[in-house]
Amino acid sequence: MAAARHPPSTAPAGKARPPRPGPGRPKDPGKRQAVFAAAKRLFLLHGYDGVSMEAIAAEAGVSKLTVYSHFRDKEALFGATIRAKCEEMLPPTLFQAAGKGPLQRQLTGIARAFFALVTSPEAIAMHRLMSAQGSGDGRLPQMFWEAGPQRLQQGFAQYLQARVDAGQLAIGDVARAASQFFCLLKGETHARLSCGCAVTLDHRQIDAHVRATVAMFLRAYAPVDDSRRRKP
Amino acid sequence: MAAARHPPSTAPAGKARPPRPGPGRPKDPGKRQAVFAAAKRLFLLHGYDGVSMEAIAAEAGVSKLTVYSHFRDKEALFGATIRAKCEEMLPPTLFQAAGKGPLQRQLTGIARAFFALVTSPEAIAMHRLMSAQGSGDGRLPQMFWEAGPQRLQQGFAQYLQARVDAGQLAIGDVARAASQFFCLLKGETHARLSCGCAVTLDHRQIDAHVRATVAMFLRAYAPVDDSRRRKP
DNA sequence: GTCTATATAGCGATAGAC
DNA sequence: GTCTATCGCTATATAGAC
Repeated sequence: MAAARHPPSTAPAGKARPPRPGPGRPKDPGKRQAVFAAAKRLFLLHGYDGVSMEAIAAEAGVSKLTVYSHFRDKEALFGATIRAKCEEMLPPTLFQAAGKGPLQRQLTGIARAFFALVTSPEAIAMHRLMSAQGSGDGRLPQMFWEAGPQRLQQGFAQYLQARVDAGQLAIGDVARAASQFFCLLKGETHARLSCGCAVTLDHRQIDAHVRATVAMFLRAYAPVDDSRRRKP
Repeated sequence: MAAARHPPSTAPAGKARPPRPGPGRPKDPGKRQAVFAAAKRLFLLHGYDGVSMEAIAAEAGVSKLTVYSHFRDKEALFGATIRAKCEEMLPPTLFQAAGKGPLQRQLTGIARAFFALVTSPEAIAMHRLMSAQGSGDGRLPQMFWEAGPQRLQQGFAQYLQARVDAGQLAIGDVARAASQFFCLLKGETHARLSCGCAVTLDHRQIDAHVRATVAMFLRAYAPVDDSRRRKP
């Protein structure tokens, strides 16, 4: 609503930029990256309409024309920003180290990490940014989804398939089960955060949510053989 | 930012009600409602920044000043629009007629209705609109959440509690179970739609999703007595 | 190649005429 | 009470100087 006022924030540590021209003359120095970093931060903070090219230039410490020299227009800069964010936000592999210990502990560890990831301010800002960009072109949201959530989900589906093959889980549709697990885990918290509702969870509440999610998943997909053997 | 000084949303019964609806000399004819309807449609379509007051006036068939005579400014009109949408979008009672038949059928019927509701273009537009409005004041998202999703969820929690009391379900935390059911049901489809990804589901896929959700829920929360009696 | 200054346009909100 | 015309402001994008 109100114009985004962001005075030069106090971040002197990250500005290791002495007047060293170096390879500056012939082409583009690191200014392009400065513009890029500024665009990432500001777009995630205030949305597409909430930030002006002048603000990006000021944040990057360059002039407006420099921004326009590196990126054709505002939309191009935005698209490049989103693509870069998609690639840098995804952790290398979340399910690699999770091959030992009891199954419940493995799932709990994965769930904890995933919940922390999707409820992080950065992820929420990203999600809201995609939601905000109305059905403009429609290619950017698809790209975001495939690079972010879908990739995570496929990785988890592979992990689940391995547990199924090992006889630790009884799942008919592994992809659906992975989707269910993630949707349960994001849960109400993610939905509220996406809408802009302030929600604060302490560690106890997060733990209860994670444990309830894993418990429901295991109750639904644990092999039935155990219960049969214990009954008679 | 501040709340509307005069709550004009719903027609007050005791307020000035001109019995002569002629060419509206004394006060406002139905033009206010025309502005309101135009605002609802355009805001849901293009978002807050995407629609101008002039566009709303043109859509309503009135002039800009008429809009300003009925609503103090753009934010007031937006807030009133959101509040009205919240009230009109919620169905009267979704779980009233669901008291007969097998439990699985009841849950399936509820799930089908709820899924159709939350994946409707109107609901998705509403969701995206709330997501788009950055952490401006933060009171509007909360109001939306309480009037929309939370109310639905509480109604479903009451329904679940009745089934628990009847011995048809074994649920420790009913509110959590309701939240889980809804999150499972919204599922990947709602998440993708919220991000702007185009996703098309035919009736077979919707049916499969609904049945999988109900099945998982029942596997997790069905009383164990039934399985004992039916298994051997 | 980069910065200062500017053109152009659109939006929100208002002053006066019918 | 409602419409036409307008002010003030901001943002995108560009033209010329170092």
